[in-house]
Amino acid sequence: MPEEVDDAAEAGLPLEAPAELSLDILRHSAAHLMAAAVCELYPGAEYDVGPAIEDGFFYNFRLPGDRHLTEADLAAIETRMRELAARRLPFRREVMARDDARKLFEGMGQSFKVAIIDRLASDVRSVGVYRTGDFIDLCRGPHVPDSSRLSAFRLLRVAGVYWRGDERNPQLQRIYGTAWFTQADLDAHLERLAEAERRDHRRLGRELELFHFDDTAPGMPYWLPNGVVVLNTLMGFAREVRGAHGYREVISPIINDKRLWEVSGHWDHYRENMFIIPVDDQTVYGVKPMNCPNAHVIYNLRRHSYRELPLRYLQLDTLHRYERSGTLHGLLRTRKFQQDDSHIFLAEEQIEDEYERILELIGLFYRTFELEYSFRLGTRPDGFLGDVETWDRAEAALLRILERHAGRDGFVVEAGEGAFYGPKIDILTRDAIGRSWQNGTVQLDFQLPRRFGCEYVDASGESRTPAVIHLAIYGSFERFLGVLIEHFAGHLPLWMAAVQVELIPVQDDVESVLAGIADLAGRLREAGLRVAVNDRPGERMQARIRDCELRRVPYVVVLGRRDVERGDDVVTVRDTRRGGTESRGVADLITRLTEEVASRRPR
RNA sequence: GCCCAAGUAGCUCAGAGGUAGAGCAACGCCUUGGUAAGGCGUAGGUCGUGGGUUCGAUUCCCACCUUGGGCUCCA
Repeated sequence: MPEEVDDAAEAGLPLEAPAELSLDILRHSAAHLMAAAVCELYPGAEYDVGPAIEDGFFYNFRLPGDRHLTEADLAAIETRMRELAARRLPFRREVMARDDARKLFEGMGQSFKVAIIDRLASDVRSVGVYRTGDFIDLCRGPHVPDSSRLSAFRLLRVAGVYWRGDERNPQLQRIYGTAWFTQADLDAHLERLAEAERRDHRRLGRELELFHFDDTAPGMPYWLPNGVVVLNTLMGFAREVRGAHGYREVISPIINDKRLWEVSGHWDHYRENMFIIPVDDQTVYGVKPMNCPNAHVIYNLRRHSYRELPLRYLQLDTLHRYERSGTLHGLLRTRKFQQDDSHIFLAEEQIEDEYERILELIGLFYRTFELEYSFRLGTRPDGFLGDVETWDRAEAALLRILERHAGRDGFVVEAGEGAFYGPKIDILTRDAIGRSWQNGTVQLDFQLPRRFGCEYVDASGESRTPAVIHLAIYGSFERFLGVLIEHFAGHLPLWMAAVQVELIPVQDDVESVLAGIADLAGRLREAGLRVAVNDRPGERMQARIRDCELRRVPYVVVLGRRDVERGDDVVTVRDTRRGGTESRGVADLITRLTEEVASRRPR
């Protein structure tokens, strides 16, 4: 979602309009037009900032007299916008002396604009102002020549936003809209939004009976039988590959005495995000929000030699975090989740090599799903622990590795976004409507091993403190599955599908057909495939096929009297992902499906 | 947590100050059908929860819970 707007980009000397009109210019102008409409409909409205964003634009407002907009108001605003657009109002550019502009906006009661001017650097002597009819905005432009260029737009929603993006500030209201060059482009965009809604993992989760959220457990999914199969295949994949790469699984308690969280620092830094359980007058337990402290407990069970390092633990345990209520979002933001989490204890000189191996692994897991992903390097934040030299060394190493693996365009650096104990690399994917979600994360940590007093004996017999890498590749299984469901629009890869093949008898009262179905089911199951028979009485074959399609069963085999009588062991297979049917010998079918499962082909 | 909206049958939704309706799903009967919905019928709701106003509330008001869109947050 949009970054908060930098005031400096909004104010200053006007920019020259490029020869070509861009969508950004169009959308920025649409934002002005919307603000003009709002100011006409709600005299005394104050306007804040209104930039173009990906796919559209927004503008922030404060209406007089504590009035609040609702989505029902959008239609009237849009209508007024169309009236203004039809008047061919020119977007007139002016350069004003800074003080004159300040007086102008102060006189209009536009306190946000005055605040923006006051925050400009002291050497800014003049600013750009645009007029559209009676509407005046502090703005560098550029803009469309006149309002008649604006026709293909739609206002979408209203949201509350904190002024300047700071939750200590009062809330304004933001209207989001979208604008395009042509009506056809707008229609296509609206159709994409509709398709995204059809792909929404919350809808598919209900329709495919994968998971459920109950009012008594907000943010904590129930996994239904189909969902458990999918979840388990994903976890099984993680266990198998991680095991082959030297990770050893451990399981630790879900709740620990708060003394553990005091050692780890969570009690001081993370308590407001933890579920806390008072047990008696002296004892308080905390439900674990992360696996790392218990990994350190396990590490410390005995002395370690440098020869054992890197020591890799895999931890799939259930975690709970008390996320703020407004942030929950289906599987993509939960309060209960499990991660393919791991903690790697290693010597500092091993870090770079280990990161190489980790980035290889990440590629392996994400390529399996043909999922697009990108990296984000978070560097030293304010209030970091440790010394600058160690941080610099670690960041330089991560940067080198990322450039080698992802290329210069394959990642972004976000300064100050590292964890307080070390820099981190996050793996980002997108949901159906393009929202970016953090999945995996690789965090380098020099602090926690120190807090827990972890040691190893180096080659010269000295005790040293290991570093730790926190690594989750999927991140939370819940979130990753949510992204996968949307990515595949519910058509999960065959190896993950709850039901892989469903069998439908053409005649369900013919003994030989039913025997044929039972025999086929047996042979498919013997090959290790998950098979269901759809023989609900009273349903016609076509209805059963439709039922399979809606439940996203990858392969559907229809078997009837003609097949049985032909006796050639050939069946007709419907491929619901590619569409269409084809005839195949049963032996051939089994080979193909087991091969598709074994290779974990995504489609 | 904050702003806006929503919560009516398993699902999608309509409705209205006089205690509710449709389609699909479910169930029953008929239909035995060759690749995305066969027909008829039956049953199903304390209208999110708790208060208040009213002769009467599911409808109006208040609080709370949950959900959706955003904001903030995401260690």
